[in-house]
Amino acid sequence: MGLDAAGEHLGALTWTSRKVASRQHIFHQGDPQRYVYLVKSGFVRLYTLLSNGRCQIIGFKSADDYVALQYYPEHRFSAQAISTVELQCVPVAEFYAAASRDPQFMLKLFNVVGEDLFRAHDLVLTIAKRDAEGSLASFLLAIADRAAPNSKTEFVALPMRRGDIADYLGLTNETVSRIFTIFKKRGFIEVRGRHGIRLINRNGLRAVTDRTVGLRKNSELDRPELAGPAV
Amino acid sequence: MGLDAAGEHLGALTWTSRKVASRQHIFHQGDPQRYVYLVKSGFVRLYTLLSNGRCQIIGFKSADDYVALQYYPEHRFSAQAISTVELQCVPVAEFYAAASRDPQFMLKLFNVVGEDLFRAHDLVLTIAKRDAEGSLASFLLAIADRAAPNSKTEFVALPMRRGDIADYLGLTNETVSRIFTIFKKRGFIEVRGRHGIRLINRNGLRAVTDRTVGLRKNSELDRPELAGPAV
DNA sequence: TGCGCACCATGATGTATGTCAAAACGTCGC
DNA sequence: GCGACGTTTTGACATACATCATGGTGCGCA
Repeated sequence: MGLDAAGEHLGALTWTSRKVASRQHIFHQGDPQRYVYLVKSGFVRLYTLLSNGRCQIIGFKSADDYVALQYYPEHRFSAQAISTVELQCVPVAEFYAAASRDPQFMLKLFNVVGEDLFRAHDLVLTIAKRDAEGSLASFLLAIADRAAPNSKTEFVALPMRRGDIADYLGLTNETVSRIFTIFKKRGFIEVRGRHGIRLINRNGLRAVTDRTVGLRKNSELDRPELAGPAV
Repeated sequence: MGLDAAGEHLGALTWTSRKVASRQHIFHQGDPQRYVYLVKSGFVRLYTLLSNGRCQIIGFKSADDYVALQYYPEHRFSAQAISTVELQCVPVAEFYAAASRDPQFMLKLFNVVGEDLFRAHDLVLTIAKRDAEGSLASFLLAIADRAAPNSKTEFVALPMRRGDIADYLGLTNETVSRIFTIFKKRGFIEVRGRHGIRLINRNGLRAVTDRTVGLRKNSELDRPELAGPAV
Protein backbone atom coordinates (compact mmCIF):
# COMPACT_ATOMS: atom_id res chain seq x y z
CA MET A 1 0.00 0.00 0.00
CA GLY A 2 3.02 2.24 0.37
CA LEU A 3 5.25 3.89 -2.13
CA ASP A 4 6.92 0.61 -2.90
CA ALA A 5 3.66 -0.92 -4.00
CA ALA A 6 2.86 2.14 -6.04
CA GLY A 7 3.80 0.72 -9.38
CA GLU A 8 6.66 1.69 -11.64
CA HIS A 9 5.05 4.78 -13.08
CA LEU A 10 4.94 6.41 -9.69
CA GLY A 11 8.61 6.08 -9.02
CA ALA A 12 9.12 9.01 -11.35
CA LEU A 13 6.89 11.28 -9.32
CA THR A 14 8.32 14.21 -7.40
CA TRP A 15 7.84 12.99 -3.86
CA THR A 16 8.90 15.51 -1.25
CA SER A 17 9.64 14.58 2.32
CA ARG A 18 8.22 16.64 5.11
CA LYS A 19 8.56 16.43 8.86
CA VAL A 20 5.75 17.73 11.02
CA ALA A 21 6.02 18.38 14.75
CA SER A 22 3.39 17.14 17.16
CA ARG A 23 0.26 19.30 17.31
CA GLN A 24 1.06 20.94 13.96
CA HIS A 25 -1.46 20.80 11.17
CA ILE A 26 -0.65 19.15 7.87
CA PHE A 27 -3.58 20.87 6.20
CA HIS A 28 -6.90 22.42 7.13
CA GLN A 29 -10.39 21.63 6.08
CA GLY A 30 -11.30 23.98 3.23
CA ASP A 31 -7.73 24.51 2.06
CA PRO A 32 -7.18 23.92 -1.63
CA GLN A 33 -5.74 20.46 -2.01
CA ARG A 34 -2.22 20.65 -3.39
CA TYR A 35 -0.74 17.32 -2.33
CA VAL A 36 -1.53 13.73 -1.66
CA TYR A 37 0.25 12.46 1.44
CA LEU A 38 1.70 9.17 2.51
CA VAL A 39 2.58 8.73 6.18
CA LYS A 40 6.02 7.24 6.80
CA SER A 41 6.04 7.37 10.59
CA GLY A 42 4.12 8.90 13.47
CA PHE A 43 0.39 9.41 13.98
CA VAL A 44 -2.08 11.77 12.40
CA ARG A 45 -5.61 12.56 13.40
CA LEU A 46 -8.24 13.59 10.88
CA TYR A 47 -11.13 15.69 12.09
CA THR A 48 -13.97 17.83 10.96
CA LEU A 49 -14.84 21.09 12.61
CA LEU A 50 -18.52 22.00 12.67
CA SER A 51 -19.88 25.50 12.51
CA ASN A 52 -20.54 25.47 16.25
CA GLY A 53 -16.93 24.70 17.02
CA ARG A 54 -17.41 21.01 17.72
CA CYS A 55 -14.61 18.70 16.72
CA GLN A 56 -15.33 15.21 15.42
CA ILE A 57 -12.36 13.00 14.78
CA ILE A 58 -13.06 10.79 11.79
CA GLY A 59 -9.91 8.72 11.82
CA PHE A 60 -6.32 8.13 12.78
CA LYS A 61 -3.57 7.44 10.27
CA SER A 62 -0.18 5.88 10.74
CA ALA A 63 2.71 4.45 8.73
CA ASP A 64 1.89 3.48 5.13
CA ASP A 65 -1.53 5.12 5.20
CA TYR A 66 -2.53 7.60 2.58
CA VAL A 67 -3.98 10.90 3.72
CA ALA A 68 -6.25 13.04 1.56
CA LEU A 69 -6.63 10.39 -1.09
CA GLN A 70 -9.41 12.13 -2.94
CA TYR A 71 -9.81 13.84 -6.26
CA TYR A 72 -11.44 17.03 -5.09
CA PRO A 73 -10.40 20.69 -5.21
CA GLU A 74 -10.33 21.27 -1.47
CA HIS A 75 -9.68 19.31 1.68
CA ARG A 76 -12.84 18.06 3.32
CA PHE A 77 -11.30 17.67 6.78
CA SER A 78 -8.27 18.77 8.75
CA ALA A 79 -5.18 16.68 9.40
CA GLN A 80 -3.05 17.24 12.47
CA ALA A 81 0.02 15.44 13.78
CA ILE A 82 -0.41 13.94 17.24
CA SER A 83 3.21 12.90 17.39
CA THR A 84 6.22 13.78 15.28
CA VAL A 85 5.22 12.75 11.79
CA GLU A 86 7.22 12.05 8.64
CA LEU A 87 5.34 12.38 5.40
CA GLN A 88 5.89 12.09 1.71
CA CYS A 89 3.97 14.49 -0.46
CA VAL A 90 3.25 14.49 -4.18
CA PRO A 91 1.31 17.20 -6.06
CA VAL A 92 -2.26 16.03 -6.70
CA ALA A 93 -2.36 16.79 -10.41
CA GLU A 94 0.83 14.83 -10.98
CA PHE A 95 -0.43 12.01 -8.80
CA TYR A 96 -3.69 11.47 -10.62
CA ALA A 97 -2.17 12.05 -14.02
CA ALA A 98 0.24 9.21 -13.32
CA ALA A 99 -2.48 7.03 -11.77
CA SER A 100 -4.63 7.46 -14.86
CA ARG A 101 -1.84 6.01 -16.93
CA ASP A 102 -1.66 2.92 -14.72
CA PRO A 103 -5.05 1.15 -14.46
CA GLN A 104 -3.71 -1.40 -12.01
CA PHE A 105 -2.59 1.32 -9.66
CA MET A 106 -5.84 3.16 -10.12
CA LEU A 107 -7.68 0.02 -9.07
CA LYS A 108 -5.44 -0.19 -6.04
CA LEU A 109 -6.33 3.36 -5.06
CA PHE A 110 -9.97 2.50 -5.55
CA ASN A 111 -9.53 -0.31 -3.07
CA VAL A 112 -7.76 1.88 -0.56
CA VAL A 113 -10.69 4.29 -0.56
CA GLY A 114 -13.00 1.31 -0.33
CA GLU A 115 -11.22 0.27 2.84
CA ASP A 116 -11.53 3.77 4.22
CA LEU A 117 -15.23 3.58 3.48
CA PHE A 118 -15.48 0.28 5.29
CA ARG A 119 -13.69 1.78 8.27
CA ALA A 120 -16.04 4.75 8.27
CA HIS A 121 -19.02 2.40 8.35
CA ASP A 122 -17.32 0.59 11.15
CA LEU A 123 -17.02 3.83 13.07
CA VAL A 124 -20.72 4.36 12.66
CA LEU A 125 -21.35 0.89 14.04
CA THR A 126 -18.99 1.58 16.88
CA ILE A 127 -20.67 4.73 18.10
CA ALA A 128 -24.33 4.36 17.17
CA LYS A 129 -26.62 2.78 19.70
CA ARG A 130 -23.78 1.31 21.61
CA ASP A 131 -23.17 2.13 25.23
CA ALA A 132 -19.93 3.84 26.11
CA GLU A 133 -18.26 0.68 27.37
CA GLY A 134 -19.07 -1.10 24.14
CA SER A 135 -17.68 1.72 22.05
CA LEU A 136 -14.44 1.88 23.93
CA ALA A 137 -13.97 -1.89 23.99
CA SER A 138 -14.53 -1.93 20.25
CA PHE A 139 -12.03 0.86 19.77
CA LEU A 140 -9.32 -0.80 21.82
CA LEU A 141 -9.68 -4.11 20.03
CA ALA A 142 -9.69 -2.41 16.64
CA ILE A 143 -6.61 -0.35 17.29
CA ALA A 144 -4.76 -3.34 18.65
CA ASP A 145 -5.65 -5.37 15.60
CA ARG A 146 -4.68 -2.60 13.23
CA ALA A 147 -1.29 -2.07 14.84
CA ALA A 148 -0.44 -5.76 14.87
CA PRO A 149 -2.93 -7.96 13.00
CA ASN A 150 -3.38 -11.44 14.43
CA SER A 151 -0.68 -10.86 16.95
CA LYS A 152 -0.92 -11.89 20.56
CA THR A 153 1.20 -9.07 21.93
CA GLU A 154 -0.57 -7.47 24.79
CA PHE A 155 0.98 -4.03 24.61
CA VAL A 156 -0.89 -1.47 22.55
CA ALA A 157 0.33 2.05 21.84
CA LEU A 158 -2.25 4.77 22.31
CA PRO A 159 -0.53 7.86 20.93
CA MET A 160 -3.69 9.94 21.14
CA ARG A 161 -5.04 11.60 24.25
CA ARG A 162 -8.17 10.51 26.10
CA GLY A 163 -9.92 13.54 24.65
CA ASP A 164 -9.05 12.38 21.14
CA ILE A 165 -10.59 9.01 21.81
CA ALA A 166 -13.63 10.79 23.16
CA ASP A 167 -13.89 13.02 20.10
CA TYR A 168 -13.61 9.92 17.95
CA LEU A 169 -16.22 7.86 19.75
CA GLY A 170 -18.67 10.65 20.42
CA LEU A 171 -18.10 10.62 24.16
CA THR A 172 -16.52 12.98 26.65
CA ASN A 173 -13.03 12.58 28.04
CA GLU A 174 -14.52 12.10 31.51
CA THR A 175 -16.55 9.14 30.32
CA VAL A 176 -13.57 7.63 28.51
CA SER A 177 -11.51 8.03 31.65
CA ARG A 178 -14.12 6.41 33.84
CA ILE A 179 -14.40 3.45 31.54
CA PHE A 180 -10.66 2.97 31.42
CA THR A 181 -10.85 2.72 35.18
CA ILE A 182 -13.70 0.23 35.00
CA PHE A 183 -11.79 -1.96 32.52
CA LYS A 184 -8.74 -1.71 34.74
CA LYS A 185 -10.71 -2.83 37.80
CA ARG A 186 -12.19 -5.74 35.88
CA GLY A 187 -8.71 -6.85 34.88
CA PHE A 188 -9.28 -6.33 31.15
CA ILE A 189 -6.46 -3.87 30.71
CA GLU A 190 -3.49 -2.38 32.49
CA VAL A 191 -2.58 1.25 31.94
CA ARG A 192 1.07 1.85 31.08
CA GLY A 193 1.67 5.52 31.54
CA ARG A 194 -0.33 7.88 29.41
CA HIS A 195 0.30 6.51 25.94
CA GLY A 196 -0.11 2.81 26.12
CA ILE A 197 -2.02 -0.05 27.66
CA ARG A 198 -1.72 -3.81 27.94
CA LEU A 199 -4.65 -5.89 26.80
CA ILE A 200 -4.81 -8.59 29.43
CA ASN A 201 -8.22 -10.02 28.69
CA ARG A 202 -9.31 -9.55 25.10
CA ASN A 203 -12.27 -11.86 25.50
CA GLY A 204 -13.58 -9.78 28.34
CA LEU A 205 -13.52 -6.77 26.04
CA ARG A 206 -15.12 -8.72 23.24
CA ALA A 207 -18.00 -9.67 25.50
CA VAL A 208 -18.62 -6.00 26.29
CA THR A 209 -18.55 -5.18 22.60
CA ASP A 210 -21.93 -6.68 21.83
CA ARG A 211 -23.88 -4.52 24.21
CA THR A 212 -26.17 -1.99 22.66
CA VAL A 213 -29.03 0.26 23.50
CA GLY A 214 -32.03 1.00 21.35
CA LEU A 215 -32.27 -2.52 20.01
CA ARG A 216 -35.68 -3.45 18.75
CA LYS A 217 -36.51 -6.92 17.49
CA ASN A 218 -36.38 -5.86 13.87
CA SER A 219 -38.36 -8.42 11.97
CA GLU A 220 -37.64 -9.76 8.49
CA LEU A 221 -34.07 -8.59 8.42
CA ASP A 222 -31.69 -11.20 7.22
CA ARG A 223 -33.73 -13.97 5.74
CA PRO A 224 -31.64 -15.64 3.08
CA GLU A 225 -33.22 -15.18 -0.30
CA LEU A 226 -31.88 -15.47 -3.76
CA ALA A 227 -29.35 -12.90 -4.84
CA GLY A 228 -28.48 -11.95 -8.39
CA PRO A 229 -30.51 -10.79 -11.32
CA ALA A 230 -32.63 -13.91 -11.73
CA VAL A 231 -35.78 -13.07 -9.78
CA MET B 1 -22.86 8.79 -12.87
CA GLY B 2 -25.37 6.48 -14.46
CA LEU B 3 -25.02 4.01 -17.22
CA ASP B 4 -25.06 6.79 -19.77
CA ALA B 5 -22.01 8.37 -18.22
CA ALA B 6 -20.30 5.03 -18.02
CA GLY B 7 -18.07 5.49 -21.00
CA GLU B 8 -18.17 3.67 -24.31
CA HIS B 9 -16.42 0.56 -23.10
CA LEU B 10 -19.20 -0.20 -20.69
CA GLY B 11 -21.94 -0.14 -23.25
CA ALA B 12 -20.77 -3.58 -24.31
CA LEU B 13 -21.25 -5.05 -20.84
CA THR B 14 -23.97 -7.57 -20.17
CA TRP B 15 -26.30 -5.50 -18.02
CA THR B 16 -29.29 -7.41 -16.76
CA SER B 17 -32.43 -5.74 -15.50
CA ARG B 18 -34.00 -6.90 -12.29
CA LYS B 19 -37.09 -5.85 -10.47
CA VAL B 20 -37.25 -6.26 -6.71
CA ALA B 21 -40.41 -6.00 -4.63
CA SER B 22 -40.53 -3.92 -1.49
CA ARG B 23 -38.99 -5.62 1.58
CA GLN B 24 -37.06 -8.09 -0.60
CA HIS B 25 -33.32 -8.33 -0.25
CA ILE B 26 -31.03 -7.63 -3.17
CA PHE B 27 -28.15 -9.34 -1.41
CA HIS B 28 -27.05 -10.20 2.09
CA GLN B 29 -24.00 -9.30 4.06
CA GLY B 30 -21.50 -12.13 3.68
CA ASP B 31 -22.84 -13.35 0.34
CA PRO B 32 -20.21 -13.74 -2.36
CA GLN B 33 -20.37 -10.66 -4.53
CA ARG B 34 -21.46 -11.58 -8.04
CA TYR B 35 -22.80 -8.31 -9.40
CA VAL B 36 -22.40 -4.59 -9.26
CA TYR B 37 -25.76 -2.83 -9.15
CA LEU B 38 -27.08 0.43 -10.47
CA VAL B 39 -30.43 1.64 -9.16
CA LYS B 40 -32.82 2.81 -11.86
CA SER B 41 -35.82 3.60 -9.67
CA GLY B 42 -37.08 3.05 -6.14
CA PHE B 43 -35.28 3.11 -2.82
CA VAL B 44 -32.82 0.75 -1.20
CA ARG B 45 -31.54 0.63 2.32
CA LEU B 46 -28.09 -0.65 3.19
CA TYR B 47 -27.53 -2.04 6.64
CA THR B 48 -25.18 -4.03 8.75
CA LEU B 49 -26.32 -6.67 11.17
CA LEU B 50 -24.24 -7.09 14.29
CA SER B 51 -23.68 -10.32 16.15
CA ASN B 52 -26.18 -9.28 18.81
CA GLY B 53 -28.89 -8.79 16.23
CA ARG B 54 -28.70 -5.02 16.10
CA CYS B 55 -29.36 -3.40 12.76
CA GLN B 56 -27.51 -0.27 11.74
CA ILE B 57 -28.55 1.34 8.51
CA ILE B 58 -25.53 2.84 6.82
CA GLY B 59 -27.21 4.48 3.85
CA PHE B 60 -30.09 4.83 1.46
CA LYS B 61 -29.72 4.58 -2.30
CA SER B 62 -31.98 5.81 -5.06
CA ALA B 63 -31.99 6.36 -8.82
CA ASP B 64 -28.56 6.52 -10.48
CA ASP B 65 -26.73 5.35 -7.36
CA TYR B 66 -24.36 2.43 -7.48
CA VAL B 67 -24.77 -0.28 -4.90
CA ALA B 68 -21.95 -2.60 -3.85
CA LEU B 69 -19.33 -0.65 -5.71
CA GLN B 70 -16.40 -2.44 -4.18
CA TYR B 71 -13.76 -4.83 -5.34
CA TYR B 72 -14.06 -7.42 -2.65
CA PRO B 73 -15.04 -11.09 -2.66
CA GLU B 74 -18.08 -10.77 -0.43
CA HIS B 75 -20.71 -8.20 0.41
CA ARG B 76 -19.92 -6.24 3.52
CA PHE B 77 -23.51 -5.21 4.22
CA SER B 78 -27.05 -6.16 3.23
CA ALA B 79 -29.18 -4.35 0.67
CA GLN B 80 -32.94 -4.40 0.89
CA ALA B 81 -35.62 -2.70 -1.18
CA ILE B 82 -37.89 -0.36 0.77
CA SER B 83 -40.10 0.23 -2.24
CA THR B 84 -40.39 -1.49 -5.59
CA VAL B 85 -36.92 -1.20 -7.05
CA GLU B 86 -35.59 -1.51 -10.58
CA LEU B 87 -31.95 -2.39 -10.90
CA GLN B 88 -29.37 -3.06 -13.52
CA CYS B 89 -26.78 -5.67 -12.69
CA VAL B 90 -23.44 -6.50 -14.24
CA PRO B 91 -21.10 -9.31 -13.17
CA VAL B 92 -18.29 -7.92 -11.02
CA ALA B 93 -15.43 -9.52 -12.91
CA GLU B 94 -16.70 -8.15 -16.18
CA PHE B 95 -17.31 -4.75 -14.65
CA TYR B 96 -13.82 -4.28 -13.26
CA ALA B 97 -12.15 -5.83 -16.26
CA ALA B 98 -13.85 -3.20 -18.42
CA ALA B 99 -13.14 -0.42 -15.94
CA SER B 100 -9.47 -1.31 -15.93
CA ARG B 101 -9.38 -0.74 -19.66
CA ASP B 102 -10.83 2.74 -19.27
CA PRO B 103 -8.75 4.89 -16.88
CA GLN B 104 -11.18 7.79 -17.08
CA PHE B 105 -14.03 5.60 -15.98
CA MET B 106 -11.89 4.07 -13.26
CA LEU B 107 -11.21 7.56 -11.97
CA LYS B 108 -14.92 8.24 -12.00
CA LEU B 109 -15.58 5.15 -9.91
CA PHE B 110 -12.86 6.28 -7.54
CA ASN B 111 -14.74 9.54 -7.14
CA VAL B 112 -18.05 7.82 -6.55
CA VAL B 113 -16.54 5.84 -3.69
CA GLY B 114 -14.94 9.06 -2.47
CA GLU B 115 -18.39 10.60 -2.29
CA ASP B 116 -19.69 7.60 -0.41
CA LEU B 117 -16.83 8.03 2.01
CA PHE B 118 -17.70 11.67 2.47
CA ARG B 119 -21.30 10.73 3.13
CA ALA B 120 -20.21 8.16 5.67
CA HIS B 121 -18.17 10.79 7.49
CA ASP B 122 -21.19 13.01 7.34
CA LEU B 123 -23.26 10.30 8.98
CA VAL B 124 -20.72 10.13 11.77
CA LEU B 125 -21.01 13.88 12.22
CA THR B 126 -24.76 13.60 12.19
CA ILE B 127 -25.06 11.07 14.94
CA ALA B 128 -22.06 11.67 17.20
CA LYS B 129 -22.46 14.11 20.01
CA ARG B 130 -25.51 15.66 18.51
CA ASP B 131 -28.81 15.71 20.31
CA ALA B 132 -31.68 13.87 18.69
CA GLU B 133 -33.29 17.03 17.33
CA GLY B 134 -30.04 18.04 15.68
CA SER B 135 -29.61 14.62 14.10
CA LEU B 136 -33.08 14.55 12.65
CA ALA B 137 -32.93 18.14 11.40
CA SER B 138 -29.65 17.31 9.70
CA PHE B 139 -31.16 14.21 8.15
CA LEU B 140 -34.20 16.00 6.78
CA LEU B 141 -32.16 18.78 5.24
CA ALA B 142 -29.70 16.30 3.74
CA ILE B 143 -32.35 14.11 2.19
CA ALA B 144 -34.16 17.13 0.78
CA ASP B 145 -30.96 18.42 -0.75
CA ARG B 146 -30.06 15.05 -2.18
CA ALA B 147 -33.44 14.54 -3.80
CA ALA B 148 -33.51 18.01 -5.36
CA PRO B 149 -30.26 19.95 -5.00
CA ASN B 150 -30.66 23.73 -4.71
CA SER B 151 -34.36 23.47 -5.26
CA LYS B 152 -36.91 25.37 -3.29
CA THR B 153 -39.61 22.75 -3.45
CA GLU B 154 -40.95 22.13 -0.03
CA PHE B 155 -42.20 18.60 -0.49
CA VAL B 156 -39.78 15.84 0.42
CA ALA B 157 -40.41 12.15 -0.06
CA LEU B 158 -39.56 9.95 2.90
CA PRO B 159 -39.92 6.44 1.51
CA MET B 160 -38.43 4.84 4.61
CA ARG B 161 -40.25 4.18 7.85
CA ARG B 162 -39.68 6.03 11.10
CA GLY B 163 -37.87 2.97 12.37
CA ASP B 164 -35.48 3.11 9.42
CA ILE B 165 -34.66 6.72 10.18
CA ALA B 166 -34.09 5.70 13.78
CA ASP B 167 -31.80 2.83 12.77
CA TYR B 168 -29.90 5.24 10.56
CA LEU B 169 -29.45 7.98 13.15
CA GLY B 170 -28.84 5.75 16.13
CA LEU B 171 -32.10 6.64 17.83
CA THR B 172 -35.32 4.79 18.59
CA ASN B 173 -38.48 5.09 16.55
CA GLU B 174 -40.22 6.60 19.57
CA THR B 175 -37.69 9.41 19.74
CA VAL B 176 -37.91 10.04 16.01
CA SER B 177 -41.67 10.16 16.28
CA ARG B 178 -41.60 12.60 19.17
CA ILE B 179 -39.26 14.93 17.35
CA PHE B 180 -41.38 14.89 14.23
CA THR B 181 -44.17 16.11 16.46
CA ILE B 182 -41.96 18.82 17.96
CA PHE B 183 -40.92 20.05 14.52
CA LYS B 184 -44.54 20.01 13.45
CA LYS B 185 -45.60 22.09 16.45
CA ARG B 186 -42.83 24.59 15.81
CA GLY B 187 -44.00 24.99 12.25
CA PHE B 188 -40.80 23.63 10.71
CA ILE B 189 -42.49 20.82 8.83
CA GLU B 190 -45.88 19.51 7.88
CA VAL B 191 -46.45 15.77 7.72
CA ARG B 192 -48.06 14.57 4.51
CA GLY B 193 -49.29 11.11 5.17
CA ARG B 194 -46.72 8.52 6.12
CA HIS B 195 -44.21 8.88 3.34
CA GLY B 196 -43.62 12.54 2.86
CA ILE B 197 -43.29 15.90 4.55
CA ARG B 198 -43.20 19.53 3.55
CA LEU B 199 -40.28 21.60 4.71
CA ILE B 200 -41.89 24.86 5.66
CA ASN B 201 -39.05 26.44 7.59
CA ARG B 202 -35.64 25.23 6.51
CA ASN B 203 -33.85 27.90 8.50
CA GLY B 204 -35.55 26.76 11.66
CA LEU B 205 -34.19 23.29 11.04
CA ARG B 206 -30.76 24.65 10.22
CA ALA B 207 -30.66 26.46 13.54
CA VAL B 208 -31.39 23.21 15.37
CA THR B 209 -28.63 21.50 13.41
CA ASP B 210 -25.79 23.16 15.24
CA ARG B 211 -26.74 21.93 18.66
CA THR B 212 -24.45 19.37 20.21
CA VAL B 213 -23.65 17.80 23.49
CA GLY B 214 -20.24 16.91 24.79
CA LEU B 215 -18.61 19.99 23.31
CA ARG B 216 -15.42 20.96 25.01
CA LYS B 217 -13.53 24.08 24.04
CA ASN B 218 -10.89 22.17 22.18
CA SER B 219 -7.88 24.44 22.04
CA GLU B 220 -5.45 24.81 19.17
CA LEU B 221 -7.72 23.26 16.62
CA ASP B 222 -7.94 25.18 13.43
CA ARG B 223 -5.26 27.81 13.50
CA PRO B 224 -4.26 28.49 9.91
CA GLU B 225 -0.73 27.40 9.33
CA LEU B 226 1.17 26.66 6.21
CA ALA B 227 0.19 23.60 4.26
CA GLY B 228 2.35 21.71 1.81
CA PRO B 229 5.80 20.24 2.02
CA ALA B 230 7.68 23.45 2.72
CA VAL B 231 8.01 23.57 6.51
C1' DT C 1 -65.36 1.12 0.04
C1' DG C 2 -64.27 -0.63 4.28
C1' DC C 3 -61.56 -3.81 7.23
C1' DG C 4 -57.35 -5.11 9.62
C1' DC C 5 -52.75 -4.74 10.57
C1' DA C 6 -48.51 -2.67 10.64
C1' DC C 7 -46.78 1.62 11.59
C1' DC C 8 -46.91 5.67 14.25
C1' DA C 9 -47.70 8.66 18.31
C1' DT C 10 -47.78 9.77 23.20
C1' DG C 11 -47.18 9.00 28.27
C1' DA C 12 -44.59 7.57 32.51
C1' DT C 13 -40.31 6.19 34.27
C1' DG C 14 -35.30 4.79 34.81
C1' DT C 15 -30.62 5.24 33.72
C1' DA C 16 -26.40 6.20 31.15
C1' DT C 17 -23.75 9.79 30.27
C1' DG C 18 -23.06 14.77 29.85
C1' DT C 19 -21.79 18.79 32.80
C1' DC C 20 -19.32 21.33 36.24
C1' DA C 21 -15.74 21.29 39.70
C1' DA C 22 -11.52 20.07 41.78
C1' DA C 23 -7.79 17.10 42.97
C1' DA C 24 -4.02 13.81 41.32
C1' DC C 25 -0.91 12.45 38.08
C1' DG C 26 2.58 12.09 34.25
C1' DT C 27 5.57 14.37 31.14
C1' DC C 28 8.62 17.69 29.43
C1' DG C 29 11.61 21.39 29.97
C1' DC C 30 15.32 23.06 32.59
C1' DG D 1 16.15 15.30 39.37
C1' DC D 2 12.80 19.21 40.01
C1' DG D 3 9.04 22.07 39.07
C1' DA D 4 5.05 23.49 36.48
C1' DC D 5 1.66 22.79 33.35
C1' DG D 6 -1.53 20.15 30.67
C1' DT D 7 -3.83 15.82 31.00
C1' DT D 8 -6.29 12.51 33.45
C1' DT D 9 -8.99 10.98 37.13
C1' DT D 10 -12.65 11.20 40.40
C1' DG D 11 -16.99 13.08 42.43
C1' DA D 12 -21.79 15.12 42.69
C1' DC D 13 -25.51 16.38 40.01
C1' DA D 14 -28.72 17.19 35.92
C1' DT D 15 -30.98 15.61 31.88
C1' DA D 16 -31.90 13.62 27.32
C1' DC D 17 -33.15 9.60 25.59
C1' DA D 18 -34.15 4.49 25.89
C1' DT D 19 -37.56 1.58 27.67
C1' DC D 20 -42.06 -0.26 28.47
C1' DA D 21 -46.87 0.33 27.76
C1' DT D 22 -50.97 1.72 25.33
C1' DG D 23 -53.82 3.99 22.19
C1' DG D 24 -54.36 6.12 17.40
C1' DT D 25 -54.10 6.15 12.24
C1' DG D 26 -52.86 5.56 7.38
C1' DC D 27 -52.91 2.40 3.78
C1' DG D 28 -52.96 -1.90 1.24
C1' DC D 29 -55.90 -5.46 0.12
C1' DA D 30 -60.32 -7.77 -0.34
